[in-house]
Amino acid sequence: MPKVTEEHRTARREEILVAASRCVARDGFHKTTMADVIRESGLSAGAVYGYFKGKNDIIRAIAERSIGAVAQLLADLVERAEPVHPVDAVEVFLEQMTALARETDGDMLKVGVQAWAEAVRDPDIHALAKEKMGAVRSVLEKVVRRAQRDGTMSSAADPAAVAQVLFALLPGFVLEAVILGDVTPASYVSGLRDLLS
Amino acid sequence: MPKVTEEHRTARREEILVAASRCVARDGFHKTTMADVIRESGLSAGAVYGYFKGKNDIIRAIAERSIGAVAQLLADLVERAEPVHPVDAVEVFLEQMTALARETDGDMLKVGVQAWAEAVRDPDIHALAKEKMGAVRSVLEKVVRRAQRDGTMSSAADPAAVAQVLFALLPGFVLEAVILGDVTPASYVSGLRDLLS
Amino acid sequence: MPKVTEEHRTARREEILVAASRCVARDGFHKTTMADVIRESGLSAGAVYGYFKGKNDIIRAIAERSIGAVAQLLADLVERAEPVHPVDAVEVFLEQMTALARETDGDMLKVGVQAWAEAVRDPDIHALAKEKMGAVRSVLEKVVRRAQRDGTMSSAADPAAVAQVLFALLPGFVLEAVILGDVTPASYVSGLRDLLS
Amino acid sequence: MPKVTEEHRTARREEILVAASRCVARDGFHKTTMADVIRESGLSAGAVYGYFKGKNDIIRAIAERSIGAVAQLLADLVERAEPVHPVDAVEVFLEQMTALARETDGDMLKVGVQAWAEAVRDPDIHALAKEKMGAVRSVLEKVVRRAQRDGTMSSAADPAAVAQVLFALLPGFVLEAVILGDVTPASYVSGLRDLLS
DNA sequence: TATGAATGAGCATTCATTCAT
DNA sequence: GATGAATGAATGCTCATTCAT
Repeated sequence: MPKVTEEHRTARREEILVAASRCVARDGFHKTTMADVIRESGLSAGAVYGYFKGKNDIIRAIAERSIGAVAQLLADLVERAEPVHPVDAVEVFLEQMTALARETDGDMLKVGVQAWAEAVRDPDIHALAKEKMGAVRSVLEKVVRRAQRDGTMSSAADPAAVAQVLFALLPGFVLEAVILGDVTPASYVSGLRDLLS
Repeated sequence: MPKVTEEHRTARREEILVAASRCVARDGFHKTTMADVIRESGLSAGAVYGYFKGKNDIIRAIAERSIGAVAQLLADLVERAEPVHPVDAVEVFLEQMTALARETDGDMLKVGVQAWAEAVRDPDIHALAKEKMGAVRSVLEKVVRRAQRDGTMSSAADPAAVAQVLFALLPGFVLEAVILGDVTPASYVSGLRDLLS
Repeated sequence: MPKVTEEHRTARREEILVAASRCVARDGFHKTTMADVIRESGLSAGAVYGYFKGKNDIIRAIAERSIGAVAQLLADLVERAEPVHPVDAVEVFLEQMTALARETDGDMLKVGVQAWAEAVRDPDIHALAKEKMGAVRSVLEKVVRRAQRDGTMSSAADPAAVAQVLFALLPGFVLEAVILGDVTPASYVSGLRDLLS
Repeated sequence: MPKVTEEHRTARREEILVAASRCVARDGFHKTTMADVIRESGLSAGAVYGYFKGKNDIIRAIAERSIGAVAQLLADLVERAEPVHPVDAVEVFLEQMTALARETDGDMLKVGVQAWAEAVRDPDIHALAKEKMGAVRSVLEKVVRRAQRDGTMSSAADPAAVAQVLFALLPGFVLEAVILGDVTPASYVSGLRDLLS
């Protein structure tokens, strides 16, 4: 098979990452073997290694996808609308994230938790996570500042500190969803509103 | 063997777990090898296997310690005092957890994140985590109900939903502390208070 | 396909062998991969396999070229002139071999050593090497006999035994040149003459 | 099995090297697989890796043994006696080397040729070979100087150049023995004497 | 005809666990 | 009991070769 388009190549990489993500959601990064990824992707060993330098490369790419997806989601969110209140931002975000999770049978959230664990021990992934999470948090900080200008939040509040809490609500939700399994954006946001009232 | 031996046995198990936890904080559960644990504990392979059935047994025990520590902390907390408001409960809790983390050079938090990841893929650890986290959350729910009785919280609030949010603040803090590294109980609680005001 | 194609085919084979020889000089036969040969030759995998049945075929061809070059050299040598003494034959030969080596950046000698190693373990190459080296040695034996007839060597000498020694001087020189790097035909032949005097 | 003596460890390493040398004599360094070495040594994979860091470590050790053995042989030789003439030194040396080869079913010579090939492509082994061969050659140079003092060799000869030739006789003999198979120290030395007379 | 992506058997190496001493 | 050398299945990865386009 001669000359394959760049698009085809990207599509194949994506296929492999999706297959590998299924494995990671099920078994975690280090209990997923390359044989698992190969089987799940339906390709041969050599083919997979033609698209990725090795297992670490795949782990890196999945962690990036997983952590980056959330950042992308929030960035889009902020572009689109002008939420009245930071809590609304959290709400819309949770709904989007939940929708994204449903598309992947909940795998995305599970992979996310694995990515956090990897970020704790792998310096490169730690740097990546720090950057992406920092970006999300600074977006939330901007939302807070805007709300203060709008008068929907007290101007006495420290935007950075509030953003720390707002940000924490996101991984907190994910963990609760994945481990306890009984949280929904609706219940969660309603609890948040109750708490704030 | 007399009872001294039993105490000795427990102490040795603890030593091994502490050594293994250092490894896990550094490398994660599955990149930590038994050779690492053996080296770090200063014992022989045979000795370690005399105290634990195998690597899984050690992983189980560390995950349990890590997740259980938090539950224990909150249980103690509730026994001792009658916080005026759920946010105070969160505050006291974060301080205690931070103190505990400091004692272990921050390892406890890192191991905690690894334990979450393990809870996602190992049914036994998942069950354990579900139980412990559920217990913590139901304690928070009781705190909410108490606050409602005290009149410090609106009785219109759904205690279960509020507890979901309060609980989420804990792992959210841990993750932010471990990855972003710039949160303290003080900044975090002040942000929370700002948000609620 | 017309005859031009046949010449073209031979030229292409030659190109591939030259490229592969560079690889072999650098990495040896078995650390040279087909990917190396393909890259170095600038052709595609399919093209290379159009000219050679496989890697073994290329190894065979290179070993043959390498061992055969020496044989060819000596054959030419004997045709041309009537050396006064076997030592002169050795001298002229070393000079020619050195010149040939220079043309290929010293690769030819390095490939030669690899070919010896291959002749030790591969029966086909062993047979080839035995034949070629045997031919060279028998040429040297003829040179000795001629010298005896000329009176420049004692007729008491055993031509076969003397040829063994004369022949040994050739690979001995190559090895010294490749490993120790400080021998020249001039120094070597002068040493030989000193020894004989 | 606790505590094993250093001698036992050395003996095991030696066993593995002997087994691996048999493989290398048969298949060369890079066609010898670790599975071959493991099978031939009768140990398990883990055991072999307990004595050597990896395949490269084994290759290194075998190459060193093989090249060093010759150096050792000559060093012993020079200590013992005062040969009348450099040719006698070569003779005694060849006999010793042949005896050593016989002890290993001819493997030692074959491994030697493989080691030369490795010295051409591996910088570490090249350095090792250069050192050992240089040592042997300088011993031969001393023998020449001694012969000049004794009057058995012309003082006009350049000892370094003569040593180059004397040294070359050794690998030359080995290659002829291994490839052509019809040389003996006796025939070879008789040819040398004929040539010199 | 030429291409180069795909194949998959084979390789070096690791590591949880055992058990003879 | 304590030791640590030995085990061997499992793992990540390579590479000679093929064949659809």
